[in-house]
Amino acid sequence: MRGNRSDVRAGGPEVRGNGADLGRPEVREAWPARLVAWSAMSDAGSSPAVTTPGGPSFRYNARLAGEIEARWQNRWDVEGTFNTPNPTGPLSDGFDAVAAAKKLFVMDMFPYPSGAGLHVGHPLGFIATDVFARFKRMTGYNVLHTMGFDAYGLPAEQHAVATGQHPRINTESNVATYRRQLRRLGLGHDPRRAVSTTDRDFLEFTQRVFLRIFNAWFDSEATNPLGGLGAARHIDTLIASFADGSRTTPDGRAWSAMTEPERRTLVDSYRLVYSAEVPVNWCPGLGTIVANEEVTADGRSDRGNFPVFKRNMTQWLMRITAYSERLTDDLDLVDWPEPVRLMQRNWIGRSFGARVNFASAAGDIAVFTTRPDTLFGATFMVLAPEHELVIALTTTAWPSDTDARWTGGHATPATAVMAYQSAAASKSDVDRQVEAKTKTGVFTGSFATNPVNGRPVPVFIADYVLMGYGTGAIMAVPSGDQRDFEFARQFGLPIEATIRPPDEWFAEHHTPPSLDCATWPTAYAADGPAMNSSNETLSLDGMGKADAIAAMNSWLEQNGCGHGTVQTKLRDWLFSRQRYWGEPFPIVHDEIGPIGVPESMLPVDLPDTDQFAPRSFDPNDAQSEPERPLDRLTEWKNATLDLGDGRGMRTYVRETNVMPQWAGSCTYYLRYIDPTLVEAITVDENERYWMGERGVDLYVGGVEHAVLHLLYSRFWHKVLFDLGVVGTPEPFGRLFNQGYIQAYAYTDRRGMYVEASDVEDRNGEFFYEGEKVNREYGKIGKSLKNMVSPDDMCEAYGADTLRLYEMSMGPLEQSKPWDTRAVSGAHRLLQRVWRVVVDEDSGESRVTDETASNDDLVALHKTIDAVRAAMDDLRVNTPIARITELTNHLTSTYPNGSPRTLAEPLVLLIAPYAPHLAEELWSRLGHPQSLIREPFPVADVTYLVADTVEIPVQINGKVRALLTVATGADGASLEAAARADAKVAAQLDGKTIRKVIAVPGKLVNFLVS
RNA sequence: GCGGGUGUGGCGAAAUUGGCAGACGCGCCAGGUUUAGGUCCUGGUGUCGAAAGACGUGCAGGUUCGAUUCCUGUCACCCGCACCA
Repeated sequence: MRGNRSDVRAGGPEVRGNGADLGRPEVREAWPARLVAWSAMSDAGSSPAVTTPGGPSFRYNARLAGEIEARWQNRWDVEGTFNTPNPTGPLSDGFDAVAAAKKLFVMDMFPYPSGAGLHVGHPLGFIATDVFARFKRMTGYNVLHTMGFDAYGLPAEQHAVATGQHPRINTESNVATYRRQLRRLGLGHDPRRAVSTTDRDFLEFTQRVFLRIFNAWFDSEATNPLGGLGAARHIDTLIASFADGSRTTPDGRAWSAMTEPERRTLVDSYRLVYSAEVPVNWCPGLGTIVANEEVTADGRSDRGNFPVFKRNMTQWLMRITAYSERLTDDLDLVDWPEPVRLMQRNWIGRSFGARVNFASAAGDIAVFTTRPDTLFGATFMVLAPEHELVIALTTTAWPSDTDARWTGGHATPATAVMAYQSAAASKSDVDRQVEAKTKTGVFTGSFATNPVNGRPVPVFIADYVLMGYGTGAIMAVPSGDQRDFEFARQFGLPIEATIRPPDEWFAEHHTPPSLDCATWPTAYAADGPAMNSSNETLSLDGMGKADAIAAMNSWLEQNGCGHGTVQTKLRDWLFSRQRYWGEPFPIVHDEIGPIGVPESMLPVDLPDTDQFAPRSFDPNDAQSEPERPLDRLTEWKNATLDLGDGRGMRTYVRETNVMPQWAGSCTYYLRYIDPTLVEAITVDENERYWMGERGVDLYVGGVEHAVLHLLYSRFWHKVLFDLGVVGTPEPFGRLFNQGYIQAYAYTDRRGMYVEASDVEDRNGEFFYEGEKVNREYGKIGKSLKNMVSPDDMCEAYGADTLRLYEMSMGPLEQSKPWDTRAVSGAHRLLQRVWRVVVDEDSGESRVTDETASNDDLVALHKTIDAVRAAMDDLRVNTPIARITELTNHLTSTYPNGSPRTLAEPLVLLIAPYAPHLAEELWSRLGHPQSLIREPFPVADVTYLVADTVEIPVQINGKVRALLTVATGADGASLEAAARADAKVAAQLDGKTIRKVIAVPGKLVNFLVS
């Protein structure tokens, strides 16, 4: 059933095709309303507990945990416990109290709120950041930690298409579910900052950042704030430089001599956001084009797994390539996992080489090569089938004596080229990959001139040359490049050596050394002395690779036919999507071209409609054309506006592409800082405070975003940095990739998944309804029927148990299997901690005023020391083992109640992991206020160094005895003590001692024979 | 093919600079509490062996008095990129 329009956007602003909708609405949603809603949603209440309520009345079980957790979550909300003050602005209440503290900005990669809700794998990182944040709060930091929602995107739209319900409704209900589930975990987030990218204020923020980028250009001469060359500048600085003549126009005419359309077109071509006809990935199955990053290795769409076709289309792009150097270099500034930095470096793919021009009848053909030193060996050229010069190079008839292999069986080059081009265009990347083993191509009929030796070289087109990299054309050096080698062999082209391979190379290939490449098994791509590489003014002969490249580059430059250059794999970011559920571009078009909407007229709302479905096509229909849903809304699309540029009310056509889902996540950390801000991106005082010197202090998320979100985000941040909006060169100072939690899944004889929770384990064999089933290991989710939701775990054990279990599973960065059975171990620990403080029968406190023994204090302070040491490195698992040991020590030493001086630190130690339980115990210990900012225990070093130490005594490296000695004992006294030991003496009796190694504090080792 | 990572009990895993391998938990075994099951509590649990002891951190070497840790080679699995000139 489909609701009427007012149902669809209940309470939302009216949207009409006139100027009014661009203005600021009168009333904005106030955040406290959200808070009220949160409190109302608190907990489902009575839930079946797995840990049965049969025991003593005050035993810590699921029921009691549920009560405690609901009570403290409500209290935290009511008291605004996690409200973090900003230095200034509406959220600055209480800042004075923390002004002297250090700041800490902790973030999780915010989730996409999917319809399935959370499973137990999702919150692993969220819990870890919460544990870390809580620990840091207790050590005196002013901690900013919250959680937003990345809520635009394809799945919501696809769900909407499937159900006919507007994506906003679906999205809002998913967000509500996520909020409820996250709240139930006791995450200490500032609820006032818990934004969604689909919020109207957030949309305005995203569009404002977009406009700043749109209204900027990259001045490669400008000095950026780090002192390097190249920076984004406001587009007006470009116009000014044209106007005053300090920058010449491409055709040399004076700015004043150009017409308005010419000026606009010229300026637009410089913007960091521009439209151009480019090869794109067209995905008919999704009905949209997708970014390179969204195409899988086998040439399919990341989402939906549909074939993707290369097409030339006019699209919006962001000039991320302008930043490729800084995006590479500045990876040195951040504390990130090395694999992620490496992946980014490889993705950007900078390589050093030369650009070389080959003259042809159709003009110069530019190529990029990393091996200009092999230019003398270039015996043919290959262009990508889509290369712009192909048509001009294609002759009407084959030159006489054209090799039959070069024609593809066609009568003329024109038909051969056309046939090859259309075949290439209809091939998806999948096909291209499958056929990659054999080289294909056709001759254009033209020759170009090798600039170093003046020899004519035939020009081919072939799909092994990619339009998207370099210039889309290569010089082929078959002796030095395996792909060119294979092509040359296949087409009977000459192969000439310009590098002398070492004899070992021939030996490895079982080939006699020879400089006749006809005998070579493969190309030789490594270093070696150059040969056959000289002309009248240049000789590389005898040089090594590095010298030869340098010599060639300067020769090319002197002779005006090339120069050394840097090439990247990274391409400009394809920024437009032909969909509905995304941020509209704040752009309108007049008869000349695009115009950015003034910031004062933001946001440009997504128009309400029930016609939101994009048109998708037969997934294999490469010839289909994308249709933009917004294009159909002619009333919205044709808008009469006064843009405030002095031209008054005019009719414009709105841009009908929407932004990709990555847009909302690019700068959301700035939104966390100032969630109420509407006129600006940031307020300096707040941004400088929270971002500090190095940006976000800790950013935790999965490694799947290593090159997508994290690269885009760095790019936007750098533009804002150049423009002075933010004060750090990098957004995320420290990145941590948490592992995934996976789970077992079970299939029956037919290979169908069966409900994992109903499978019985009988000594390593698995049975479902009496039948043996097969165990697999994979992602948690509905499709493998192994879904475990955090709600289930909260009901069975309580949130504190779930938190503790997830943190104890192993190192945070490691992937590990979920094991519901093992959760009870965490629950038992919490029960023991509870019993340290509370009598299970009476519910009364059982702590005593007894004095703790020296042994107790040693145990306590060692635990404190270990917990503190591990926490900064996010080694969240080992502190739990230490806390368990301490708890076991207390329960066995004091079965009837522990001394308060031990119980209180224990409660504080476990507080970051099990905050509800800890709050409850803390209050039962007589403290009226929350322990959230209670100082974390500090280890007293006097208890860390014991008076005596137990050391092993080895004989020939085997431990034979243990010795208790004074801590400071030197080597000689260690040896003496060891010899005095009866067991050792017996072992040594009758043997010759050749050597004694005595390491103070470590061991004694007797070497005997 | 190129680049990166990981291999330790039945399972998840510990082990500051090389110095008692297996902390802590799950599971399992035994006992206690309980009307019973479950819960909860106590003890045991790397392998072989009755024991003494021997063996043991993917495999093969090396350095060292001593190696999970350092070096060389190798195997397996996982991840990223992939006709990038």
